[in-house]
Amino acid sequence: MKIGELAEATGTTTKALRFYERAGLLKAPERTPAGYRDYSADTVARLGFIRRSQSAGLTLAQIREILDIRDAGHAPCHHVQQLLQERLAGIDRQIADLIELRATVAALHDHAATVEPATCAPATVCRYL
Amino acid sequence: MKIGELAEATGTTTKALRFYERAGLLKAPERTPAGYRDYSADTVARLGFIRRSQSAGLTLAQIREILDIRDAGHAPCHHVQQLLQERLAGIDRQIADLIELRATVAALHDHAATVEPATCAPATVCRYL
DNA sequence: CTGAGGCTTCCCCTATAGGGGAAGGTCAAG
DNA sequence: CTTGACCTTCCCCTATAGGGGAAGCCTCAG
Repeated sequence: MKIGELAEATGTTTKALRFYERAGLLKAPERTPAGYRDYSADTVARLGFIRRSQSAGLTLAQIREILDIRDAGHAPCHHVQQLLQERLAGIDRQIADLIELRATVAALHDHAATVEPATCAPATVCRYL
Repeated sequence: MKIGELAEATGTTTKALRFYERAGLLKAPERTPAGYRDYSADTVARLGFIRRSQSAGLTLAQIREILDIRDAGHAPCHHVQQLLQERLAGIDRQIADLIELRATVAALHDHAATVEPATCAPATVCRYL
């Protein structure tokens, strides 16, 4: 299957597929005599895996790690579980940070609402930021 | 005051200061006969404003908007309040997205924990991602 | 006078995940 | 035979907020 067909079958683009190859997520496929990439059918499943991993918020680098383990003939279960755990911790950290930031911004916003326009002189340092 | 002194006084770097100038956050300062930047003392306050705005999660582009309004001789209060409100909405969106993602990843992780290692054969499509 | 810093401009580099487009080869249909 | 659609490689570009370093002046202390 040619690159355009694979792109259509997996809902991605030829650009992305070549990029995945360069990034080591897809092995270099066979070539037709004309030099066209000729993908095997199971590449569709591999791309499905990549896509699902991306929706879980894993980076291409992390997905590549998993695929490398699998391609080396090992079961990546343990590694995947560890990555997911790290990802969970990262998400929790991000949420906590955002909640804190939200409180800060909300306080600034509420304070801004109480500022008398008259006291908010132009060309001075802003009173509430 | 020279650029290195200003950087030290505001806890930033000369690189950042030149970058702010190019980005329109700082006006081009006077120059000494030798061509050195010669900042006025109130630039310290301006950088304090920039720094506080950054902690509130505003981008340099947004901070620049505020400063432009102020430099034009208008009070930026209204604009600032609007920006803060948009920022709040953005934060809320990010938090909601992260909570959803967290649930997805947690489900994957829990599922992974229940997978029998034996059924997780290498070189097959991963069973839980 | 000379060396150490500090200053100037200029250009490239970082990470992320590709997108845009040029120049040229290939293939199937009309 | 040619045209259009597809393929190839190659290089630059996106946004963010600067960082690294080179080559060349300036200035101050010893």
